[in-house]
Amino acid sequence: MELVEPTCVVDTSLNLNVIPSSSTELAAEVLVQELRRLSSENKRLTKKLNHMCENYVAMQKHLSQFSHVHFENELALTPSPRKRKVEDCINLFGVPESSDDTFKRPKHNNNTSPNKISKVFIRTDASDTSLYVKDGYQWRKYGQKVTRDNPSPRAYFKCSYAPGCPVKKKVQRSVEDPSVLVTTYEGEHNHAQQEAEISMSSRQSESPGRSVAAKPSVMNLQSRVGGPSVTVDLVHSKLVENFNGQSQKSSIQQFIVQQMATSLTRDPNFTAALATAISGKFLHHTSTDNP
DNA sequence: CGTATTTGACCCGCGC
DNA sequence: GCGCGGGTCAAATACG
Repeated sequence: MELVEPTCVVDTSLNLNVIPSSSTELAAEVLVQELRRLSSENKRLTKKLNHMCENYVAMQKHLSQFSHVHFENELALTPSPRKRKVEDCINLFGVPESSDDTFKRPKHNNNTSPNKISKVFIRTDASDTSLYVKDGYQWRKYGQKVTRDNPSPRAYFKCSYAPGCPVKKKVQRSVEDPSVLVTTYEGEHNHAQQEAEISMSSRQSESPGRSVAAKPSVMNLQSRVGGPSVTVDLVHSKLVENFNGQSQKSSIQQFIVQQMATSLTRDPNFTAALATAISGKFLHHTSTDNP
């Protein structure tokens, strides 16, 4: 599937510096030409955006179909009705579809934050038995348990960066593929991501005896755009596996950029701000030319 | 000595 | 009401 045209170079700049200050007629003519050029660029962009949207919808459809088949198989392998209930709460994007109160036990319920649950599949070295996943946050392990339907233990972590951060995560190897770590995140961080993966690695190299984290190919596919948040949450097992190649990683980056661009262009506030900025520059330019 | 991890015990929801 | 099983606690332990 084609995600992006690599040779897609679009000049969206408004060249206001070409306006000669000597002749207003010439200036008007140049402006008209410039506006025509922008208009045609706008049409091209609209076309490309439509194309991208079509690709996105098609991809989502594929994922949806695959997800359906995947969970059908998983449910067949997990006879526990309790487990089934949990899995039913997680759709293909790892976001709860319905009220997730059934998942979270109300034991220490702090109803301060909604329990956003997302599931991330991470491929690691199968020989590596560690359940540590570097995802840019600092976690404190508070428990480990062997569950009934999976011979590999499940590790429980709490976010230890911010004292009041309610986020927890569970890490367990997939019963089908032991090289895949299944990480389930609960809740949302009430702080910024504390460190990038690179700095995380260097930090751990300072204390080599502790927390020897696995080096998985973490696919953090959740991105947000300020204002009305736009989430691109594409986490899914096979998708992550398929994106493990280097060239495919760049495809993800391109795709995320596309998503952000689409979200921005769809946002009326953004377009309004852009128009204001352009007109502001224009007015500023003409005012400096004609004092 | 301080901090993080381990691990057995306990709690509690859910199904029967 | 009872037992199962997942989730959490906290004392013990390990490590720098």
